[in-house]
Amino acid sequence: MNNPLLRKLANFTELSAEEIKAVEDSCTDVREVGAREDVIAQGDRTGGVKLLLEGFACRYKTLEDGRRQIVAYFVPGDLCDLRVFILKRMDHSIGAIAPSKVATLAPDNVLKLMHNYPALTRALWWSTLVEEAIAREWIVNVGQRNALERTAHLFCELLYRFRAVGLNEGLSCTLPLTQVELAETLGLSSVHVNRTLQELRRQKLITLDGGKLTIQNLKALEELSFFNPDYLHQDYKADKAKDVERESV
Amino acid sequence: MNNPLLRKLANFTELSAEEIKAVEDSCTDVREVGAREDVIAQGDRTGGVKLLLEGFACRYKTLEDGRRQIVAYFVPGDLCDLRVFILKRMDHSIGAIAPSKVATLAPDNVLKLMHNYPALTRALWWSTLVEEAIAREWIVNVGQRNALERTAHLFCELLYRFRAVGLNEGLSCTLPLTQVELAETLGLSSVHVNRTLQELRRQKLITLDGGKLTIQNLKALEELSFFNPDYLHQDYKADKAKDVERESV
DNA sequence: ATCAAGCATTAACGCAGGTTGGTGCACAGC
DNA sequence: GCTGTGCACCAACCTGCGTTAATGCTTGAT
Repeated sequence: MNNPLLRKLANFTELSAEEIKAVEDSCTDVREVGAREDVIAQGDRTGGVKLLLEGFACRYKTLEDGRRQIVAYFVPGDLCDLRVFILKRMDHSIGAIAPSKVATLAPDNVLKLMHNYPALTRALWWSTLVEEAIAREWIVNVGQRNALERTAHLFCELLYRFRAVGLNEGLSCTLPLTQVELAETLGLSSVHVNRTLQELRRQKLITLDGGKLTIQNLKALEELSFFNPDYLHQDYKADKAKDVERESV
Repeated sequence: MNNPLLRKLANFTELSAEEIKAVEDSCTDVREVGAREDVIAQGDRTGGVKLLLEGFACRYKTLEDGRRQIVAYFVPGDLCDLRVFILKRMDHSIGAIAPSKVATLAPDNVLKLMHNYPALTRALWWSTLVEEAIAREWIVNVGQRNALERTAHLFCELLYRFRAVGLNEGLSCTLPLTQVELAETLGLSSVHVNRTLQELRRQKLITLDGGKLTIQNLKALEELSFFNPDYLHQDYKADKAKDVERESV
């Protein structure tokens, strides 16, 4: 099973061979997107549903005066909203951060999938619920946590999410973010992100260099940031893997 | 049509008499909830879908050290997540702010509705997409806007949302929030919310007293806060009403 | 080899907003 | 009538983070 969406859904439920094939067959229209290139821009008419197959991407909104806020990250396997085609226009943009591969699923195909495969539909719904839960946790993050907690919390989340699609290497993962992008994610200035990263490094909690994040002490990072993974709702099969990881630290 | 959910959905599409009846028939299990009382608590097993019929409520998350962040408001007509029953446990709480009436829709009823009435299903999907868009805008709000902009933006949003269910009186609406709750919503201290409200009053932009918000100058409030109502996706029928309102200011 | 662009880093300074610790008012309970 | 409680409001002080402006490193284009 090569498709990261299927790897992700497998955390929620077993899928039949037929369902797996149905998903794979839907991912035919694949496009390469360069780093820092938009996949969809704010104001565009909504088209099909996008699925990130490889790379790293984000949702972002831009204010009239130029301020930019990244409101979500996409890791491989993430769908950009199963039902966007209901709306007329995008109220935000989606952009690649690293060079990426994006599949576009036609609305009709999505509806057909959801009509024919109830178990698959439930799994897809689960993934959108998780996305929403992540958005809510980001509100908490920016609203309540200080710079250090905020940054730490984001790194914890990203590790868990990469792990859910098998894209971690132990406590490391590929994270091709600039400090400016981190700042736009965390609601901080890039200068302060720099200070904060240094503090996290000084405390031997993480390393972040050359697009690679390594968490040196996951437990401490989680405690520092009041990280509680419940909101990721990965507790179907991943729990065991997590415990194993943690013991090995 | 007495049901605020139906009033809200009417902004998106015309519903047939049969669909209207189907929704009304689903709202039988109605419960009164007192002010500051939880409807569902974090960690609870998920039950049916909740629909706010009257009052005012919120979603919130609490950190281990007691900090609380309100991550969404519910105005009458809002459903608390159509598909929660997919998940095992709530990762956040839902609490009434004012005395409220809440209907509980059994999962089976929801599925039946969505199976039998495609147009209604689209309308319900639309409403959940709007909820997600609001969550994203809240991330932008806490991440990028300063206290004054942030508070102004929230008030603009609330007016638009109350208006969509006919619960405004011109540019006024009932808003039974304490300054502490506003602070927990906006990621500010209650002291600073107080300062900010005074500044908004001084600039003759709003009044807020005795649980009633009045916007004295909507255009100025929108410009101050970079408010762009696109994300509410009300542009199906409400646009005209909005323009009329605005001219009458 | 040179130059420009993008990025991480640093230092100096300033301010928006937090914190602490009040006062006073309205209202409910006794 | 008291008393307690919740809330708006206020003042003094402090700090986390933003702003500005620079430096140097790396990479890629010419």
